[in-house]
Amino acid sequence: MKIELDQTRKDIISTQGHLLVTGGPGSGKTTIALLKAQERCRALLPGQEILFLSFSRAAVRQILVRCKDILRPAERRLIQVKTYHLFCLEALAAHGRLLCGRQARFMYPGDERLAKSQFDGAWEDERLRLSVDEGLFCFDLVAPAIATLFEQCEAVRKLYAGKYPLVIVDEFQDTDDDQWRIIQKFLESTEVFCLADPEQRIFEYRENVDPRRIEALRYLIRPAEFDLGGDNHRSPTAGIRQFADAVLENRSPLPGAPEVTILHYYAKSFASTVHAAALWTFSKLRKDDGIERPSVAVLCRSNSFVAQLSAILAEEHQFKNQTLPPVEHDVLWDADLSAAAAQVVGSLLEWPGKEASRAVSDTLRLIAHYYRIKNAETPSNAARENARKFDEAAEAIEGGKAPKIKAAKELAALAPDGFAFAGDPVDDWRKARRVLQEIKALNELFREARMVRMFRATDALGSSLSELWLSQGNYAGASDLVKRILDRERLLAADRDPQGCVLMTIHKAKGKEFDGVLLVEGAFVSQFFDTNREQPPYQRSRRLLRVGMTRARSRVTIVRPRGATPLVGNYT
DNA sequence: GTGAACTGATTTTTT
DNA sequence: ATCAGTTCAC
Repeated sequence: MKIELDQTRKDIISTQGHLLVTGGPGSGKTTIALLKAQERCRALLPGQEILFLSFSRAAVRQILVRCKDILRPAERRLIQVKTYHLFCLEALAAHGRLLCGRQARFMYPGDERLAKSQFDGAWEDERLRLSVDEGLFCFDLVAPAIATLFEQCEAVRKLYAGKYPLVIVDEFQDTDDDQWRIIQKFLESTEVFCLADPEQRIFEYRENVDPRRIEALRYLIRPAEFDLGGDNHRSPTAGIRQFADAVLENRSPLPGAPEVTILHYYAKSFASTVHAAALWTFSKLRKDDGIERPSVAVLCRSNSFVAQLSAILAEEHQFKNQTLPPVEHDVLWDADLSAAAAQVVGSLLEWPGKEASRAVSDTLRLIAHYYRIKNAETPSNAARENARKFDEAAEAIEGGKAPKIKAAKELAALAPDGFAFAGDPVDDWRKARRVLQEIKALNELFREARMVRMFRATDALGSSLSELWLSQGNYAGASDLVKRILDRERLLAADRDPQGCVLMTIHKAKGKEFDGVLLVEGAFVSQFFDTNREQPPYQRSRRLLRVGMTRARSRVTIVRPRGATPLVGNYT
């Protein structure tokens, strides 16, 4: 691909030494970084490569797609595009012995949650002990370990600097403290190219992400600095970008942009309005923008609201005398709790074929496990007490005694009759799940378990359950199966190309792009402006909204409650 | 251990 | 508006 370069870009490519390139969404930061890499490729010695670090697997995938457009295969082979996490994981696997005297091993987040839920004591201290004493590193201790290695071992640092004469750092404004420690060491010994958009800082609420990171870089090394500014290669009309920037800067009046539509709903018609807006966005993209199979992201601020939106799109609605059919969609969703609740459903599927008291106690143990996971995520007395009570109930059943708690008694009362499953995994799943609905104390698990459909694992789950049934005539092993499938599906979902309709938080959408974006605001939850924690003009919220809107290549639809805080205005 | 009444939140992540 | 956690009387 031949690209015409302006003077700024020519200067970026010819400038030696550390670089800081800033620019908004779609300004071509990735492109110029790859062109720089291409130029630098020519001077590489045998064995040397260029390292391109980004945050998420989704972002890495986008960069690799761009590589294909811009670089020749021989050049692509010389550029390593990785997440920070993978880079650090590999480095620690290679050099962990230097830190802890043995081959490093890793504990992934799912396993860590499990270990934490079972550990009685200060988990923070325990995981440190595990890394030092046993060479077992929890996921977010990997980057700090590499930072320490780079800081304390000059030889290793030099080896890496020699291997990678150019390191490209994506989304520099959101680097956390550990990543910054690593970058600082690279700055000492190799050439570093930082890409940043200060107005895309959306992670500074995290205590290890410093809002002044870019300042720190300027202060530390005075990099040659270039601003790609408002050039927009993504949206030819640039209307979306202008609208988003007006919201960012709270500039009224908002510029009229044909690509941006705002709808307001009455509380009563929330579901049908969202549903209609999604269908309408698709149809506009097809008809007006000529995109045959458009991708649309439905975005909001909170995970719980994502769950609500998914439930809405999965149902039929009436809108202005029309029947809206369900919208097929995918959901990016961290649902450890849902997975734990789904395991309980799986254990109910296992009842036929198990001895009755064993069946009940296994289910009670998994309910206790659900509450331990819950307590590990957000500690509360209620969750801790529930875990204890359900464990006690399981013990009682195992000892042939009556459990104390009502929920366990109700569950045990179902055992003599058991369930008559027929081998249709979807029906049988519903039937087992209904037990959680009918026992009042387990309603919470029912609601969580209902979310598994959102993984789109129903297909994977359904077919695996079917296999179980066909080979054994029952669902023995279902609860373990549920866990395995849900874990796997979650990882796959993050890697999949966005197709059709995808629901996620705005934070998760960062670094991704879609043909259309539907931004949804709730009346009481998931509000656009955080009026509790922020002062007008709600600058952080505005940055987040801009990130959300600029994920769209062609069209943005915004759905807000009537009477919501205006997108721009004087709030005093 | 249960249920009614009360209180407070209602956001955000990487593999 | 709604839900979840805590507190307290039974």
